[in-house]
Amino acid sequence: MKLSEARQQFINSWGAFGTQWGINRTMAQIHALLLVSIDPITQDDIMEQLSISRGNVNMNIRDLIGWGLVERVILAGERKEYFTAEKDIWKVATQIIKERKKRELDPMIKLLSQLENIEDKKDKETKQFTEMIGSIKKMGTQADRVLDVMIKAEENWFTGSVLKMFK
Amino acid sequence: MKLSEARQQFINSWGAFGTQWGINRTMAQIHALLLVSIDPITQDDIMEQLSISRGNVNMNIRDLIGWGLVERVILAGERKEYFTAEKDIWKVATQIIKERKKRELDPMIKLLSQLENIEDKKDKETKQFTEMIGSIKKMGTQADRVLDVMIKAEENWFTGSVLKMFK
DNA sequence: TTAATCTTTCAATATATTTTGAAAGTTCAG
DNA sequence: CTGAACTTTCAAAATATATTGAAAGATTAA
Repeated sequence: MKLSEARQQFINSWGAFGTQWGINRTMAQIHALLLVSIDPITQDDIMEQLSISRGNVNMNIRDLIGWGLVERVILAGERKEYFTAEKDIWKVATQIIKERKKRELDPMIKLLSQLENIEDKKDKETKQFTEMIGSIKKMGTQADRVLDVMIKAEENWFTGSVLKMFK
Repeated sequence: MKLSEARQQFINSWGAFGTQWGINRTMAQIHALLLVSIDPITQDDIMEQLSISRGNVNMNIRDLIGWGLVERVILAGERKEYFTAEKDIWKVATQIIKERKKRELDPMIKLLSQLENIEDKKDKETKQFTEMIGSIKKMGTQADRVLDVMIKAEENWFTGSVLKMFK
């Protein structure tokens, strides 16, 4: 396989993979392109390489910056803005976990807490409902804690010694 | 808050939550409804409670069965099929992890392995590309292993003692 | 075997999401 | 200032995804 071919396949597949996880295909493709671009690139580079419009690049780049995965870079003596992605894949994963936790897990736990406050707790059906909500909430808070620790542990996450502890 | 209100809010929110994770809103809602329905229910019950068509219920139920989260139940002396969801939330989580791993992580690792086979490995750009692919693949395989262990460990996943080992 | 009951399928339709591109906004060199 | 270079916005268009419902298929009681 040739490099150009492999690059293209990586970008396409990363996009397809992203959609399965609720991530906009183009956003994932831009991220992939930036991951395999050693030097910073411009909006025009991205437009050209992915055959997408200026507006599309602009919006998705903004989102990626919001996710903390991409940075604006100003090159001395250049008028245009350049962009570059965090290349340390462990930091990338940590950042994604951190953001999804904040945007999705935390609000879900908050909601579940509200749903536990139901009138007439002695009622059998109410009790069963509250138990289900409680167990989902417990799972959520436990996951929340584990993820917090993972975020702090950074690159040491998945090393052998940690892995053994699960067994 | 009243039980009926809380139930409805749970179902709606679970649907919204699902879409963020690449899961069809209706499928997530049906799952939520089944989670809070102690006894098995029929297609007609689901149609009525969620105000959706027969075909929609049928397809999404089939998917949920494919995910191993819902089961068909035949009640003695009844013509209709009933459905029920796994209620142990830890088993639910395990099952979802298992399926997503199989459907998404495993194929991604396979793809990355293919992308590592590039001609002219001495070329500087090729080397940088291969390094990036390699590090993503490594992250994937490590995650794969951890998830395998988690799946086996079942309910003991997140207990305090395991958590400490991360620190 | 029949026909009533229940389930599945899938083309058409509806809905939701993404993308475009031109206009408006911003920045800055001269 | 001015206007060229660049960035951002957002309504309209395109695309992708989900839903409907009627017809076909399957099952079973009588």
